[in-house]
Amino acid sequence: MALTQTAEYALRAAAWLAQNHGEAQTAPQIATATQVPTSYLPKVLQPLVRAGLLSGQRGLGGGYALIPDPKNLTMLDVVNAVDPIQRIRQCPLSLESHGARLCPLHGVLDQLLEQEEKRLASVTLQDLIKPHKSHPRPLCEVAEKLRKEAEADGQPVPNRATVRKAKAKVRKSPPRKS
Amino acid sequence: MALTQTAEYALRAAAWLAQNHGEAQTAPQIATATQVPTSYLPKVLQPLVRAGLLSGQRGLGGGYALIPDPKNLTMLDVVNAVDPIQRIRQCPLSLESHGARLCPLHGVLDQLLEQEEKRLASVTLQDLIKPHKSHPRPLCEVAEKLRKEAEADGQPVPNRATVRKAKAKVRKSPPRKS
DNA sequence: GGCTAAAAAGACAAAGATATCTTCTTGTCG
DNA sequence: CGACAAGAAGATATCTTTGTCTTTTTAGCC
Repeated sequence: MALTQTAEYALRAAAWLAQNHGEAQTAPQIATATQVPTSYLPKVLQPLVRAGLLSGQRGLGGGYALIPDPKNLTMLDVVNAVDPIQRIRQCPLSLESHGARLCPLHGVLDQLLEQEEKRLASVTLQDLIKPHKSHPRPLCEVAEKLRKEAEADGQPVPNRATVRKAKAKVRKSPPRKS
Repeated sequence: MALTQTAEYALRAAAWLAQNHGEAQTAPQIATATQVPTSYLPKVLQPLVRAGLLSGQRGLGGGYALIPDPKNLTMLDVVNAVDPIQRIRQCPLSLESHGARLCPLHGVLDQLLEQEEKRLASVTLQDLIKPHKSHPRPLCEVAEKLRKEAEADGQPVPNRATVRKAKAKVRKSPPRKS
């Protein structure tokens, strides 16, 4: 796998928050929409908060919100916050490589990391949520579906003003184990 | 990390065997040269044997040897044998994605895998061991140094004809733990 | 046939990633 | 101030990867 599970969770959550830019979303809301384990999500988002990409507001009406403009936030920023890409700087076999030269094998491996870095840096969150002609849906259709259900379930675009009236329903049936 | 530890070990061993193409190398020899844990190496090489990339010859004078010509063997072949690259075929969030379309996020993630695949497929083991003008050493210098030491230690280019006379010395001092 | 050298196979241990749960802290409201 | 809703933090559980060790099988040699 190119990225860790945690990094993918972080990207999903970040994309979701970018779609709802400005509105604070609670952990259960994000977890439901992005299909990330509810109890694991805070662990995933914590590094993003520390990196200044998200605000984590406690208390009633709190939640997570994206801080930068999605246009200026790249996938690489998100990935590096949770799970930094470690370039290969010297050959793992030689403790004292003369100069910065890598052997051919590790040269290629490092090039893989480099091109991964470049690609991730070239895609902004805006790119991820902008509907494309051949990719008509912002995140994945299930996320959309769940959002629709959540809305129909009594939360017409939850914002901090209306959250406290409806959140009792969010505590729903216990999670099905896999 | 782009590749797993096991995949890197496999690549090191494969590169080493490509350098000594034709000669069977025992697990301890390969492990020493490539700095792979001796007791773990058989686990790494086993899938390569099953995939037909290596021969694993038992008994006196046995060892591992590369089967294909290094010119025709790519890094991708080695990686796929131990740790196949799993392309993203459908969005992990949607159990039933209509068509093969991925959402933008997983589209990008799959592109990462694709470019990794392509790059790995474009480099042969021959490329790895061919001395390049800016990368003067075949594998890593430590590997070379260790080989020199091993030779001075009583094994002038071990091949299956001479192994049995000198192997008593191979059982040397216990490994230093990291 | 018996000895020895090597890989193969499997049991097991350690470490890290992933996931859950409980408790603590912080903020909003009444 | 007190109740409650949220994130923060830490302890713990589970699973996968990595690594070690022992036993078995196979092959060559005497």
